[in-house]
Amino acid sequence: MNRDEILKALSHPARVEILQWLKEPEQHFSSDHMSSDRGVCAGQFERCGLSQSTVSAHLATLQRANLVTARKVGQWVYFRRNEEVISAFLRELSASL
Amino acid sequence: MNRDEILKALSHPARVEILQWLKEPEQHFSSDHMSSDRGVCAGQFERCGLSQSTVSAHLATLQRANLVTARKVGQWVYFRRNEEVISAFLRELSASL
DNA sequence: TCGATAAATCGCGTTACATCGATATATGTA
DNA sequence: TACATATATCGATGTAACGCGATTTATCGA
Repeated sequence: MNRDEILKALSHPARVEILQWLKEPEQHFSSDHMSSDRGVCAGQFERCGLSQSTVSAHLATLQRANLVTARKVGQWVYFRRNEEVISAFLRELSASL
Repeated sequence: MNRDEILKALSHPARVEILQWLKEPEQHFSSDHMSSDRGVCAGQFERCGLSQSTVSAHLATLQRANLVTARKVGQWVYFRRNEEVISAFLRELSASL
């Protein structure tokens, strides 16, 4: 858990929005493009209004910060929140800030 | 309390460090340059290793995000944490992220 | 094998951020 | 009034982030 890298990852609203969508996938995505065990597939996040390549870069940033994990299934890549890291980060921030 | 602006303000380690120093001023500063009611005066934060003008810019960023308040006393400017905003932000983040 | 789809990567222009030294402004002091 | 100190602002510069379209890579299905 790298606090500084996570804070940088959270400094863009689109990335925060993606994490929030991933918190309740059933609420935001149709079952065609997500399943509660696999996660949500990458293309779905283009609904934030950004291009495919830009969204892919944001997802890579979230992944580098370990806020999400990716799993390739066939031609799709499914993303899930990394709840352990997220809650460790929130604990650390609440304690130290 | 503007979540996105606060997250951007926290995306630089020096600014986080300043907030942490301000959490326990007695621990980090001599009483000559701080008092628990007035706060800590600006020049003290140059101990992070950055120049006077850079530190001033970081303090301005923290102020814009309402994470700190500034009070001019004579030729000095004293900075204090804005605990209300900070705790509201932490609550919001823990709930929404 | 060939065309379609998903996603990552590349190349590029643009904008924002970080940093510094120099200067300006305000205040305190001799 | 003149000088010293504290801070903010300015101007310049380098670097990182953002965003896009185009391309590449991988996988699927016909």
